[in-house]
Amino acid sequence: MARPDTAATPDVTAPECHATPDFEDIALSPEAFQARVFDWFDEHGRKHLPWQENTTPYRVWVSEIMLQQTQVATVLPYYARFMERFPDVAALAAADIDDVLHLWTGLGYYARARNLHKAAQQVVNEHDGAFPVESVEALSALPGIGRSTAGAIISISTGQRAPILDGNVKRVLARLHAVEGWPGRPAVERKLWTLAERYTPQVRLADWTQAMMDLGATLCTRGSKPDCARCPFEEVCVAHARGEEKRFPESKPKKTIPTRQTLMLLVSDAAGKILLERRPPTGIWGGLWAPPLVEDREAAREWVAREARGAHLEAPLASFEHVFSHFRLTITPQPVQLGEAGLVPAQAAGSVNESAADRRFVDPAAPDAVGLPAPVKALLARCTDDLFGL
DNA sequence: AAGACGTGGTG
DNA sequence: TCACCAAGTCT
Repeated sequence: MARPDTAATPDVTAPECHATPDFEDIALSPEAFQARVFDWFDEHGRKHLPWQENTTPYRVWVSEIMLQQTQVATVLPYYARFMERFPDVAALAAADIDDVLHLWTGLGYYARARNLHKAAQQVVNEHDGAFPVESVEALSALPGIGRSTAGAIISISTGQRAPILDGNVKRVLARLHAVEGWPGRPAVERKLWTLAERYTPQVRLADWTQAMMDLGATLCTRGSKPDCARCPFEEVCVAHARGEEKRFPESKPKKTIPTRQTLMLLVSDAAGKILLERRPPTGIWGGLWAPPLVEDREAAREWVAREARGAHLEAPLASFEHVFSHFRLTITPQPVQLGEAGLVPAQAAGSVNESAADRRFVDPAAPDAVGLPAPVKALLARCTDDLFGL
C-alpha cells in the first residue's frame, strides 16, 4: 500500500541558495516512522481518557475545544460536568449561553464556549444535527474549529485520513527534522504542516492522532527534559543528534508586557447583594458577569456619581494580579476613598439602575448560574457581611 | 501578520 | 517572585 511519493525525499544536495534549508530529512521512510509510532503507542500510549470512550463527533469535539491551550488534568472535571449537563449537540444548542459559560467558569478562553454554543446551533439548524465530518473544510467552517481541531475530530471520530498539527506534534516534528524558526510564524507552520501531511498514515487514524499527541505530551516534552532515552526515534532525530533538543521548536520572541491598573468596584444594595454587569460580547471575559471595572479612582468617583447615587461602594478585598498574554491586569487592593464621592450610608443604598438586562445584583454567597471570571468568583466567595460593615 | 484571548502549573 | 507556557483560533 505504499504511496508513490513515499520514497521520494526532497533533493537537499544543493541547498546553498537558501540561507537555511526548510528542514533536514531523516533516515527513515514515512512507513517506517508510522510503524514505530504505532508500536510505541500500543505499548505506552494513553487509551482510557474519558473522551476516548464512545468517540462520537460531539464528544470528541467538546474535548478538543476544551483541550486547546489547556492541560489534560485541568480539563477532566470540566469535561465530566459538561457532558453530564449537555449529553448531545441538541442539548447544547438548546441551552442558554449563561448556562454554557457557567460550566466554563475557570477554564479560560471564553470565546471557546461562545463558539461551542454557536457551532452547536449551526449543526442543529444547518446540518440536521449531524456534524459535517465529511471534510476538514466543512468542519472547520464551524466557529472555533480550525484546521488542526478539524483534523483531530475527523480522524478520531471517523477514522478518515486527516492530519493534525497541535503543539505536541509541532514539537515532535520540529525536533525530528530540526525545523528552524518559531512555529508562530506562518512560513514555519507551513513547513510543519507539510511534514504532518507526509507522515499521516492511511490506516488506524484515530490511534495515529492520539499517538502523535502522546509522543509530544509524555516523551518529547518541552523545555530541557524530553525523555530521549525512551524515544523510538532517538537515533534518527536531527535535534538530538546535534544535542539541541531544547532549541526546537524555537520559542516565541519575548516582548515586554505592559501593566494595566484596574479597580473592581464592589457595589452592594441594602441586602448585601453585589452588582454584576455582563461584559461586552467580545474582548476580555466576553459574555461573562463581573463587577464594574474602572481604570482609577477618578473613574471610580465618576462612576459612582453617574451610576450609583446613594449606593454603598466598597473597595476590593484582596490583591489580585493576573498576567495575560498581552498585559498585566492588576486589581488594586487599596480602598477607594469615598468621602468626596458624596456617598451616604449603606442603609440608603440600592439606587443603582439595574433595569438593563445586562446588570443585576447577586448574592455573593450564591451567585446566579452565569459565567464568572475566576478572579470574580474568588472575590465573591470572600464577600461576607463584615466586608460591608464599615 | 501580529496580537488578543485565561488560567493554573511549574522551575 | 516570576517568566514561561499547555491538545489553537480568530481578527
